[in-house]
Amino acid sequence: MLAALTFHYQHLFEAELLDEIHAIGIVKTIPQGSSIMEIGAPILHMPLLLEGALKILREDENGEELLLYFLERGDTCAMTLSCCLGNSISEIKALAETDAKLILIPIQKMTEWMQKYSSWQEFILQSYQSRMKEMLEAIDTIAFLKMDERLLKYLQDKAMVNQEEFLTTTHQEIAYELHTSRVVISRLLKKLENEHKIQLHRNRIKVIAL
DNA sequence: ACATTAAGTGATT
DNA sequence: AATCACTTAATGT
Repeated sequence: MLAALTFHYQHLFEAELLDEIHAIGIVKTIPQGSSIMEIGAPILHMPLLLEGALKILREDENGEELLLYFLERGDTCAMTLSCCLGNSISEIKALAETDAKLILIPIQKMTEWMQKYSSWQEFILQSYQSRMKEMLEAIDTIAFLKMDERLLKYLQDKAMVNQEEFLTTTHQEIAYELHTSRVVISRLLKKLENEHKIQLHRNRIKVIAL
């Protein structure tokens, strides 16, 4: 595990900090599809993503989802960052998009390391900035893009984080994540297929327009 | 062969 | 873009 940690983070953190992370962090392997964080759950740890991808979702009172963005290797969660500045309850839901490997760091260490290591402070601030940017992008997508454009972007993002042109999913699942109905997704997918941007199969979509 | 689940489609709002 | 109602296709038992 130290190898993976060093490999992905050595250019960011000084050696002593890596040692501390190694000593304190808990490595966790998450199978695809399982939940990492639920809305309302207290945040006790800060995750550093070593391998795989997570998807971050918002949920309404009826349990209906809306995908915000994907996280990849080297990313951390903005929610955890903001929780240190006050409330410690999660406002979002995180699921493993692929099998993933995380290092969990107790949140007390976050503030401690902020003062101790400049590389940590830098990392936190930069993470915050890039999450904020991603959040704005998500808002733009939802507010300004039509459903067909949103769908294509979704397929491309999903293909990217999975590093796989074949997506194994159903129209119903996509509809759920984009917060629309299955019929709409089926129609738009059909349209994209006619435009030769994708190929449709049962439980499987090939993304051509990467 | 039958049941179940995924996907396609016309019509209506 | 959503919903209904229905059809067709694929897959599991």
